[in-house]
Amino acid sequence: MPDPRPRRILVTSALPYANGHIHLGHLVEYIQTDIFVRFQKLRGHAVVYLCADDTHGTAIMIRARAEGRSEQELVADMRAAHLADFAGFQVAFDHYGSTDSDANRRLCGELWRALRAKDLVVSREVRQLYDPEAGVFLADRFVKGTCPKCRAADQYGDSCEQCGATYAPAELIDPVSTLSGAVPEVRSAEHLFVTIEALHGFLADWTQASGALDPRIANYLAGHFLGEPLRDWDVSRPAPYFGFEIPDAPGHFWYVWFDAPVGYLAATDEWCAAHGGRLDDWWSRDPAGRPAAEIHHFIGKDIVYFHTLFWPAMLEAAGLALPTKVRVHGFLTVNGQKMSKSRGTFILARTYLDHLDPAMLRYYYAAKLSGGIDDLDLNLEEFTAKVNADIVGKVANLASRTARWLEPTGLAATYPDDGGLFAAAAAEGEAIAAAYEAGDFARAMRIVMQAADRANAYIDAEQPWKLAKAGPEAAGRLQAVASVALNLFRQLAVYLAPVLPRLAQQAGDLVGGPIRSWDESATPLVGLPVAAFVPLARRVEPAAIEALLAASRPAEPSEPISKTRTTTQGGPPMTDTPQGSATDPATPLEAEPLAAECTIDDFTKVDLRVARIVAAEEVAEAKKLLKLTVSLGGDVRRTVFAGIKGFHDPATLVGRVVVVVANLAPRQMKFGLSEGMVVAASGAGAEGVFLLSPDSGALPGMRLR
RNA sequence: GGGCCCGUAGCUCAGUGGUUAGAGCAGGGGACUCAUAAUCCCUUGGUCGUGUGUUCGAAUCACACCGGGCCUACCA
Repeated sequence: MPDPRPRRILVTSALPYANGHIHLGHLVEYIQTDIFVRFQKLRGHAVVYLCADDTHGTAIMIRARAEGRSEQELVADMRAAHLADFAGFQVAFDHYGSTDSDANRRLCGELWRALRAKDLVVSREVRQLYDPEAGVFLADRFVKGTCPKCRAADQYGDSCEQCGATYAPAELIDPVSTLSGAVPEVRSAEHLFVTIEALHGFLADWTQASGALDPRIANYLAGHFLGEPLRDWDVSRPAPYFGFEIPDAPGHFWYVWFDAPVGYLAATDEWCAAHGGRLDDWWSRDPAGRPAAEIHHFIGKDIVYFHTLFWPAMLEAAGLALPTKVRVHGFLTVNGQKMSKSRGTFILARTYLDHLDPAMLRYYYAAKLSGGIDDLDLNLEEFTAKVNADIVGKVANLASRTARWLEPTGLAATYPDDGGLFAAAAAEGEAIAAAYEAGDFARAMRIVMQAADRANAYIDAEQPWKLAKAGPEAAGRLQAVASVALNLFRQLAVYLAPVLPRLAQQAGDLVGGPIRSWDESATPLVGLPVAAFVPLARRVEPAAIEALLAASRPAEPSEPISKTRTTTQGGPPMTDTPQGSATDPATPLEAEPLAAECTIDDFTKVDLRVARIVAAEEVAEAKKLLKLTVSLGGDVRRTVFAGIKGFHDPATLVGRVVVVVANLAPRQMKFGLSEGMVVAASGAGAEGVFLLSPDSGALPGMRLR
């Protein structure tokens, strides 16, 4: 049963900065939030999902200047790109605003007046480096110079990457502005500060006792900030600055981190203007402090203090509602490492969409998100295996293997005896819902996949394909079995609808119409027509992953290719029309199209060597593996497990000269560590695994190039 | 240097005091052929990082150590 009374829930994701495109790291947050929102809507609650572009600040100003156009033009372009990326991943905001909006300017003013009224604003001189040519004050990262500690050259203004020292930009030796190359000078300017220490008691109380924060976050704040007086928060920047000028302080602008969270309010205000209601319906609180609605902020762990100290302080000063929950997630790693452009793992949303189905990433993230602040690893091998097994093999397969039998007849008129399968999965609905509510999507996915396993086992036990061949007398039984299967499929589609909206829609198209409510998981459908089956999700092919990584690597400058081209001069004449080529079957190439283009540098990373097999033995327990020992010359030996059992006799392999990938990362296999890979050909058109051998005379250790 | 998190089967993880520690993937054997090399059944595999303690009883609690990660380092 759903919650008895609809809740009013306002949900936000952090505002993406207008200085860059959305990548897979960003998407952890937006997909996570979108799943939560779709879940709450499916449960019948009144939910508004808001976000906006974060547009202000020095970085935008500088970039616009460099591109020779206005900040507004830059921001508008990036907004269009962001919206397209989000739409591609089915992240469905109810409203997407901008911090550079009238509403935001007005609301910043209102919060500012509240801070002034409570006497929480003070003015102070700040000494900072200034670029006299560009005419701007310089943030630390816009200054470079020589480290005062270790004398390393070309270090940023805040810390040295060589020796790890931290210092003030003014301490740099020979500082240079990265904007103009000019020598910066120290100037002092007036800044405005919010004295949040005045709200120390409130913040200590709210962070520790309100239940809005994970205890780990609360503990972190208590240890790092609340144990001592809170420093004043610098909220203004002197002109020139791209942002809002502070009304009662001409020449001063609100710092980007002041107006960014106000963007949540502005987005709400704009949504209300379009859909009815008032800002107070969502952000006010009654005299007893009870908020008008729930407010859930989803953020990354890098911006915790803005959302748990400054933002609540601003809301408190303005008498607005405080966040119900601040849900913090970790960062994304790819294959266990930070996203890296050179490895091709710095993957933009757009690039992903060019190669793969967004539903697969949504599901993978859901299966990995458990509500904690730990980092989330996108392991591409696991990604491929998991989404193919779960979405294609288990869930979609339920419909794929049974729907066509119901196309002529539709669902059975009464729900057949299924041995309690549907009821069992229905009974798990509340446990799944509780997991979604807690942000433990991984648990929800586990429960759903167990139900999918039971459904597939049911089909195997009932053997509907035999009923289909058994003739008219088995038609009723066939309809019953298929009706059970399709109902179990649709039930799963309801549970998965927050994660896989497209699958849910396709399930509705197939049978029963659009899925509108969580309740639909509780009652099987009967007597309805079943549409012609269309495939629901395509498998992820490893080649597509490779292409994605290749497309994500920075374009290499097209350099010394000329060198390789000249090699043809001294070689044998090129056979422009190789004889007999027309007689080779096209099957292998058609079955496995060429991988994405790679550069010579990519190829060079793979170190192929000639090697001699010095030992080969059966691995008794293995189906496909032989254990080989190869010599790379001298006394360099490698153990390699090769998947060639059944195609090669170990005895005849010993002594053969082959080609191995010599710098492949060692792989722990069940029977031992494999330290390389023997190169062999295989493919469609012919059974077998064909080892490669060099011309005679090649010595172990020689490199292939 | 300080703080926090993690360490359970080859891999990813579930399990937070109570009977012989579980799942998925990978591996092995078999079945099936409806389905996108999908599915089903059976099966191999773990001194639960190490040690000491608390307890009738510890993967689970405490302490120490080892290993990995994240955040900080009197700037936010």
